[in-house]
This record gives sequence, structure tokens and C-alpha cells, in this order.
Amino acid sequence: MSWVGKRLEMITQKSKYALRALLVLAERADDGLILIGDIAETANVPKKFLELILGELKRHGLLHSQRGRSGGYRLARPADTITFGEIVRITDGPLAPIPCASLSGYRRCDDCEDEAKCAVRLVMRKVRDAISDVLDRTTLADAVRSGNSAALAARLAGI
Amino acid sequence: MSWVGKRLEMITQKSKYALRALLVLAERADDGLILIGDIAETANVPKKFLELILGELKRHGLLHSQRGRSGGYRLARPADTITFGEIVRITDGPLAPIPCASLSGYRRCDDCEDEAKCAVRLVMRKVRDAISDVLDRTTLADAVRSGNSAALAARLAGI
DNA sequence: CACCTTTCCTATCTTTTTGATAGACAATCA
DNA sequence: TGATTGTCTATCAAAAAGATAGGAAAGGTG
Repeated sequence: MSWVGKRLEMITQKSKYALRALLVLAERADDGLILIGDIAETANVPKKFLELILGELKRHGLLHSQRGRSGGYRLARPADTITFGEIVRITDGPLAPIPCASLSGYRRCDDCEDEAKCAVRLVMRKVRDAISDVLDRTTLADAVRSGNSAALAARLAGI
Repeated sequence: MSWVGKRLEMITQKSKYALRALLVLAERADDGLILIGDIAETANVPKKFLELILGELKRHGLLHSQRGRSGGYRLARPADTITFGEIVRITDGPLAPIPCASLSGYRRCDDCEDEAKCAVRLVMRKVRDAISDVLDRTTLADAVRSGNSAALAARLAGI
């Protein structure tokens, strides 16, 4: 099939890293501060790159951190109040497939003749809604739960 | 807001061009062959770039074309049998946000420890389903209709 | 046939985005 | 004081996206 070798990502590696890192922090939410090296290793993310990502998440209020010996990171809010949508918007930008279909990051297409009758935009608005329907309703806590039960199911099926 | 200036596209310009071009062809489905220069002008797409796109769509069986004087392009199938999903998959690749969540273009993440319990993947599969629910159910014919009625509504509201 | 028109193919180019690393700096605590 | 740990800024290389150029091939017309 001819699309093999094409672009295969709508969500960047960076967002994937952010999600994995936050899931680690959500799982260990009761363990106090966690070292970035620890997060990097568990989530399998290059440590230096993770620094940038966690910094961004912190600046947006998702993380609390402390420097110095016995420092580290933890979630700034309960895991059931942080959604995938919020995270992806921070690391990748708006969820809409194209800017003219975005609520949070609307921008007119500069090559659009008449936005009112642009069928592409109307369809992409539906796509945006469908994406946000999933991502804005899924919290880190949900994901931890579903990850655990999926692992359990796989274990039961496999063994 | 801090995501201003970030990536604002999940669907490329190329796909937008493809959709606009095919919508032009769908609207004029009864007019026989249409010149690429005509399509380029109407859809507001750089002609040379459009050549590449239409070539790809043709090779995938969406278009019929003829060379020489009185040549041009037309849809190879009825407009109500061509979906947005099919088009976007040709021009941009799989709909899934990440390859490990794709049906049509599955590929394992090479940095994934245990796919079975990867919560990110589970969520992104839902996103994939949500996207394809919209795009695989929307045909060119649907879009032409909705574009027209949206234009009508705008006209009624505005004048 | 010769000629014009139009699609088709291949190569190339520039710009932007993505993913990643380096190194100095600042806070914290023993 | 000094080891530890997060924070900031700059920089880089590779890949993807967007676009253009030039000619080859096919089809119709006189």
C-alpha cells in the first residue's frame, strides 16, 4: 500500500513523552517528589529532552517541582483533574486538524476564499469535536486505571 | 496563551488542497473533463503542486484523466462513494494520531516497553476511531451539500 | 504527418518543524 | 561549603512540508 513510509504521526513524540511522563507521576502520586532521571528511565524518554517538556508542563501549572537534594517533580493537581486534551494542547497545540476549525487556536486560512461555505472546514470542525470528546474526557487517573486493567487482561489471556 | 505560534496542523496543506480540488470536481461531476488549470484556480491551489496531488489520487483510483487537447480530470467514481477518510489516507497517511494506534498503518513504537499496558495507545485508539467515524462517513457528495446549505444559511443570515 | 495541447514524471530546492544535546546557572539541603 | 537537583538558553542535525522547473509522453486536430 502506497502510504507506507508516509507521515505516521499527528501527535508528536514530544506529546507522547509528556503523556508517558505524567502517567508515571500519576501512578506514583502518593510517593512524594520523583527525580527526573527516575521519570526518564521509567517512561523511556531522553532525560535532557524531558527537562524541556516538564518545564513547559510546570509553567502551565500541571506540575510542582523542587530543586536541590531530595528535590523532584510531582503532579500539581489530582490525577483525575488533568486531561489528555490539556496535556496535548500544551505540548502540541490545538487539537483541531486545521486552525480554521479550532476553538482554542482559531486562525483563518489565508488561502480561503469564503470561509462560510468551506466544506472542508465544516467537516474538520466535526473532527475537532470528535477528538476533543475523547481527549478532554480522559484523565490521567482514567488512563492509569485502563492501563492496569488492560495489562491484567493481557496477563489473563496470555498465561 | 502559550500555544500561539505552535504547530497548528494535523492535516497537511496537501490534504486540504486535495480535498478542495476533489470538491470542485464533485460539484462539476456532470461537466465532463476539467482542466487542471481550471481546478487550480477554482480551488486556489498552486498548479504545479496540484499536478503531484492529482497524480497520486489518480494512481489510487479516485480520478480519471485524459491527455491532449480536450483532456482533463474527472472523478473516477460517484461523489457519494468517495470519503474524506480515503482521500486523507492517500495524501497524508493513516488517520491515527500515532502509528501503534492505527488499523491501516499499524507500526509498533520502537520505544515502547509493553504495548499491552500502554495507556497512551489505548486512548489514541479511541481517538483514531472517533476521527475515522467522521471522515469515513463523510463523502464528497455530503460535503458539497453541506457546503451549499451553509452558504445559503450564511446568505440568509447576512442579507 | 506535423503541431499544439494537456497530462505525467523526475529532480531539485527552500523553509519549517521536530527531536535532541550541551553547558552554564540557580536553588536547596546536609 | 559543596554535592545535588531542577532551570534556562543556545544550538544542531535530520526530516518533513511546501513548492517549482523542465521535459517526456500521449492524445486530438488540421
